Amino acid sequence: MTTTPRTRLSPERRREQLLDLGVRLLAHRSLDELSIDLLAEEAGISRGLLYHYFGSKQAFHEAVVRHAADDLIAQTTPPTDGDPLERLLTSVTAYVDYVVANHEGYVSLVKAAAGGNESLRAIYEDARSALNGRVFREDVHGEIVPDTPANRLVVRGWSAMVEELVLSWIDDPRGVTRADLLAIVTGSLPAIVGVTPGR
Amino acid sequence: MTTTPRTRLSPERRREQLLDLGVRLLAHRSLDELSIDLLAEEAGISRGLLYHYFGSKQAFHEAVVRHAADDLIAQTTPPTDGDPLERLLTSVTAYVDYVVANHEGYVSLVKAAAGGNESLRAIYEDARSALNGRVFREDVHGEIVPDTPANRLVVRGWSAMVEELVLSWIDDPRGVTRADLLAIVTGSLPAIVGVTPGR
DNA sequence: CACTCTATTGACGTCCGTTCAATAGCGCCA
DNA sequence: TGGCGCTATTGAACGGACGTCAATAGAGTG
Repeated sequence: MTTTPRTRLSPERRREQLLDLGVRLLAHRSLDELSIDLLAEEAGISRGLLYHYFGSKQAFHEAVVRHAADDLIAQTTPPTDGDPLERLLTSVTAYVDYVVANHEGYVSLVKAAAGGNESLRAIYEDARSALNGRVFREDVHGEIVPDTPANRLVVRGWSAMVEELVLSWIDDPRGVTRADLLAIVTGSLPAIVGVTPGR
Repeated sequence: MTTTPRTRLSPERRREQLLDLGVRLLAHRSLDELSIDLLAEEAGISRGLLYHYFGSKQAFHEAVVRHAADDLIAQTTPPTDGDPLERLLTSVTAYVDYVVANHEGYVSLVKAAAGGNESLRAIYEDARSALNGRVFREDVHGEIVPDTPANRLVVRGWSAMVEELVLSWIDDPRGVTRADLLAIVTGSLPAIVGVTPGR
């Protein structure tokens, strides 16, 4: 119990510190399993300061999730040159590597999505729309996935699968190499589109 | 505010009533958004009675989720006759129809899974293992999906996709018929297995 | 009709999220 | 260098919700 004297940071740094800590703490606990006391102690601040910055526990969680979502989207932007398929593959590879590298942040994002609030789900939904939209945006001429209602649905399903694949693989990679995983992830999209009833 | 006089039920009936109510209430709220007060009032009982039956709010949630999971598994058991592929298709179709019919129950199961406790996730994990296991169990000779580590992973991913497809389709079925959905769901498994690196 | 068994209650204690007036770092100016 | 002011930070006090337990009252039985 090191009682560090009050340290005064700039609002930006403090906010950043609290968000990063939140991402870490919310990766393996749910929101109501995380007490403000623990969070405050872990950050070396008082309970009150958290409310000064975020207003409520709920709002803090939203800020944490948005933080993680923005980071994910920023770090997986597709390259601007190359042919459509190639750009998509690069982006998907970046996604896989991001999830592997930022496991905790990604898990806290996903946990918030399914388990939480309406507004939390909205944040996740926006993030995933951005990711899914790339498939159609990068593939303007419909070479890989023609833009139909059925394929919109398929891409949603495919991205859910990719998420599950990566998280499961991280959890237990036995018998499957990173290359195998990437082959499954990238190969499955055209494969599924191939069996989807067209218009 | 109808103040009904105290009604005395058999423990089985009371338990059943509370679980059914819990499934309904937990479909659209998370656990900490559901107060014991609301639950008790909705059920027409006192707060204390809930603790008599389940011991804690957490334990109540677990019972609700287990209730939903058992129901799902029971109502989608594959038939015992027919060839492997046919039995699987029947089971998957039953799964889709079950989710459509018991939307609330299924949502409260899924929400609990990603958002919740370790033990909640374990319950969901068991349920899904049971479902996924059918693919290999019903397909003993590996006609559809040979039992390899990569394919174990693929089936996990596929079932996550199926879940997302069905829930998204229920949310917005425009432009996709039930037959389309079933075609995507059933066709995608062999398609993905086809692009998966073998052993 | 009384009696017993047990399902059910409701008041109480405690913990935790939230508020707000008071406090004290840190840069700035003389 | 030293004091001053701005504002980041605190901690005690409040309220509401979870959880406990001895008391109560339905429902079947003799």
